[in-house]
Amino acid sequence: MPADETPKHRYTSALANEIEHKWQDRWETEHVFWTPNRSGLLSEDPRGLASRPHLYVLDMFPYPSGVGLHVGHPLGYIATDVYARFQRMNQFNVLHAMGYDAFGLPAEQYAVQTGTHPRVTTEENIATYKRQLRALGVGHDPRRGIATTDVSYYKWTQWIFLQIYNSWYDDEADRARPIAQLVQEFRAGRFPTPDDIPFDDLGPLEQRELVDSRRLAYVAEASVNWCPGLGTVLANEEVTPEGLSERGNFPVYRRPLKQWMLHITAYADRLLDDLDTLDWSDSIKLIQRNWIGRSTGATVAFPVEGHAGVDIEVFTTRPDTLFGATYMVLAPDHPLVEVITANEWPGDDIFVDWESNPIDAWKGIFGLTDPPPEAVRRYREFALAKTDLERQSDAQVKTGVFTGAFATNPTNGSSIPIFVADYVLMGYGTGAIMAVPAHDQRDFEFAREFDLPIVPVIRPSAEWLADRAAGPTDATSWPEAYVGDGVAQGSSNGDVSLDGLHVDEAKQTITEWLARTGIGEASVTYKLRDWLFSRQRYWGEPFPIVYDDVGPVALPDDMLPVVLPEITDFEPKTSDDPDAQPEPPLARAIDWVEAELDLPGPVWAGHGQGRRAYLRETNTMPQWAGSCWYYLRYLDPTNEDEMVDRAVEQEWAEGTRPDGSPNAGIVDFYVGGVEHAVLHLLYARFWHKVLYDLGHVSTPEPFQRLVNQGYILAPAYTDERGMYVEAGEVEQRDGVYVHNGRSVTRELGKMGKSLKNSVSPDDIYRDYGADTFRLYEMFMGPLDKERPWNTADIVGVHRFLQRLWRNLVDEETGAVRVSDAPTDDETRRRLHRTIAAVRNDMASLSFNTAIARLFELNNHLTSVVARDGATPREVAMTLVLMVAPLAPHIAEELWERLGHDDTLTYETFPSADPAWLVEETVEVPVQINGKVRGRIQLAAGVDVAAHEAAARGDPRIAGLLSGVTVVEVKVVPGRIVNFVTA
RNA sequence: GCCCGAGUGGUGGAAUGGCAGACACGACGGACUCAAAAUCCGUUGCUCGCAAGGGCGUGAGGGUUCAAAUCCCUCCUCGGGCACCA
Repeated sequence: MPADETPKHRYTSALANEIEHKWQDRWETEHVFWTPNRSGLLSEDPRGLASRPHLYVLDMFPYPSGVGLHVGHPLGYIATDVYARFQRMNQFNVLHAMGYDAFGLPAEQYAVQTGTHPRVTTEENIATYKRQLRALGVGHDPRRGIATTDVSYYKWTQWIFLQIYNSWYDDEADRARPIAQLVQEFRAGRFPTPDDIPFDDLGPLEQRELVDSRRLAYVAEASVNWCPGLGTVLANEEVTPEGLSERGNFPVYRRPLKQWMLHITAYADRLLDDLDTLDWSDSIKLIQRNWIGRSTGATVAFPVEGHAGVDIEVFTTRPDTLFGATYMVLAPDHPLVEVITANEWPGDDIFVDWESNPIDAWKGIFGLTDPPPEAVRRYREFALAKTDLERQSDAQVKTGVFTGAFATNPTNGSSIPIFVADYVLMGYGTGAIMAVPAHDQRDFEFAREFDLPIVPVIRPSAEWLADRAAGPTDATSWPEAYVGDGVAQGSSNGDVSLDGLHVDEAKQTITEWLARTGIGEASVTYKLRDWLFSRQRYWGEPFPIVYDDVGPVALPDDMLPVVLPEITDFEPKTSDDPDAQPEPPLARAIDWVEAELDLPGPVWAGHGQGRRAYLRETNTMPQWAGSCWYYLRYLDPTNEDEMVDRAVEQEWAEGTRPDGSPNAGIVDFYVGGVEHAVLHLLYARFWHKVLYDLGHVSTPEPFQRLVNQGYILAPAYTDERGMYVEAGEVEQRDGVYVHNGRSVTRELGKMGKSLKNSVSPDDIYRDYGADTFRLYEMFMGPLDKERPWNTADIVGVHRFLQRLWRNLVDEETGAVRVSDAPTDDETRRRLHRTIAAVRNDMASLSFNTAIARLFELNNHLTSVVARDGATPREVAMTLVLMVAPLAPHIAEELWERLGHDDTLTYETFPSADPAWLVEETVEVPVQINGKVRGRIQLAAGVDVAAHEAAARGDPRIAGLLSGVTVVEVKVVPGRIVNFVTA
């Protein structure tokens, strides 16, 4: 369009950009979004906000990755900003800030790619993000935006690690307690000591081992996820179901390695139970519940024949089927395998009562000549070499090998063979099972494969048996295991009988018997594993840990921070060799690693050895460490003496849930991606609970209300090789999509680098302005639903802002177009209906419908302006205030032009006058047999009889009802009249 | 395989037992213009009909109800989580 024909004061992208820069500058220089604390370092409070009720609105902070933001990222940031601005106008003191999760793989990988030190790239990337977020107009308190890589921040990350390290979990009190109190408990004799020697009489080494064994952070040799492609070990949560690293899709291998672990499993029950106190979606609670994977059952000890005192302990959820256990299985890496494996195969006399002799099948898959130790060794080698992926794809066929050993079923004394098989995992339960093939499908398949007896001890339902033409006691005819409910049978010995009991009663009875006899006890098992907490990467928080010749020693608080040394060779040692050894880059910083320190007592902490040489821990903490507590640091970001001032923490912790009960979480409203369901959201809850137990925070949970924003999807295109092509270069011709002259296939995918379908917000700011961009993202659909990006749709919301502007400002002169004439009743009624609806929608995060209501009002206003030449001042001001949270720059500009000096940030959001919400007349649809046949106009509030009379009085309805018998008339006043005819 | 969630015009979506399709995009028509853009006004679920008006319609089938996109059952498709978890 030729610029000279555009009215001078039209709301174009140029004007939008001018307005936006002006207000972004003013917000910054006037400290508009500085949120005061009631006390402490950030208590400067010129606007008197600190006395207001507090509201903490939080986004999951981003990894500043190099390529900058795409339009999918700000969705949540806009939503929280709209909500925060709305609640500021509802007289809340709102805390809203944005920091950077800058340690970890993404930042480091980008640094490696570009050959630049990660500190440099991280700083550049943060600057880019800050610029892009500022251009978005978000109202963050800039003083509170920490980066996890700031030394002043990670000093406290290290401090929290020490808090965890210097704690133990008191199962009786069901909370973590300081390690010094553990020593008191040892002295008081609460826990056993080696040979019952009093704690103080133990040697320093024994004291230390005893204490270290109960710490919440510990070093252990465990089967861990080793990812040579990344050169580091990973937590279970960072490995995909396919056995690949979540970052980079490299293969992951299970390897026994000595690593730092955090004892998150101590919190399994609380992490599970406290979900009930949180306002999170059911789906994300379910993901966490499944991940924690609580199972209740019993542990049972099976004595191994010929090995006095050796029991195999199993966990089962079905103790009611104990009498049906006909064999046992140990995981290939179970420590007892070597102990119990026989030297020779048993003689045939074992099988005299069997229909056939299955011993050859039991000797494994590598031939019949190996004696048991060799057969078992070869099978273990075979099984442990499998990747998770192979193990899963092989899951259909059960494999295993007999150990030559037998155990005794403690219920009935029968002798049952012990196998090694890879369908039993060392990492779950006790790593050993009792196998009940009649009532467990996996055991059933294994038993079929190895000709093992199948003994039904639960009577299947008649229907189940009939469907399978099977008998209740002869399981040889069954096509599958019976896993349903039923009545126990064949389950009695001289001491206890389950026969005739239903499954639930049988479980209870046998569990009591197990406890009474000391054979077993009720038990709970979790899928959740302890958190593997060390990484062999450079770009992370150093551990505040050194080693003496015995093991790890924690540094005292006053030696923090342990600053990450500057090294030039920061690249991780990566390879594709699964047997490569992890090599932490920090090990190359020899001068840093070797430290001479004087660590004052106590002895049980490994201290008190005088000045001597130590070696620093060269692993670093994982990505998630810094994100576990950043929301606490936002509260008091400049405090050099404490993680957070207690009084400040407490002022933000106040608040109640909608039902009046106190908040369980300190953050009132948290928005972020669902991909963190079992990563950040679980880890942060764990750390918070430790801090809560130790008295450092006053709420048991971090995040009260959580919303997972939906992904923004965008068309992505693949060529004939299936490779993604740059979406911005694809053209549509005659209904087909073409890239460089070749036709490509269109799909819809999550916006991002890998699908080459990113759209940069910078382009949208330039072409439409940030207000249009914000409005578009909020108008696309409900916050928690995924939605496709469509640049063409943006003009709709841009036109709205243009019309809004035109209704209030003369496009030719730039003068405000408001009148002081009274507002007509129709407009005022619409205005108050809009206020009521918008208020409601904003509070419930239905920003898309709130915007639709504003469209409607503005469209009406357009006709008012066409008629009267101006907008009534009352309507103009109210509309501007309602638009303000969504499109704050244009609202500020209009507010100023309407004669106000100060920002509208702290103005009061409009409230509807109930008097103007009452309709004088209502239109009520009239149905005959549920089909709408007419409409009647009624005075508001008239009774049922008046509805029916008016409906019968309608000529069209009267005509349709003549000669018809009406059997019933349903009237919902103001809503519907329905005539039911014979 | 198990467990969640979702399926509504050409498109994004609205309506959570009471008028299906608010609002927006697109499309079509009109006004303005030499013309185009921009802007403004109107039409727009499908279908039969000149019209008045009728029929159909919320993934499919069934059910509950005076009344169902909404509640219940079965199935299909898509998305997500878990997956030999004892």
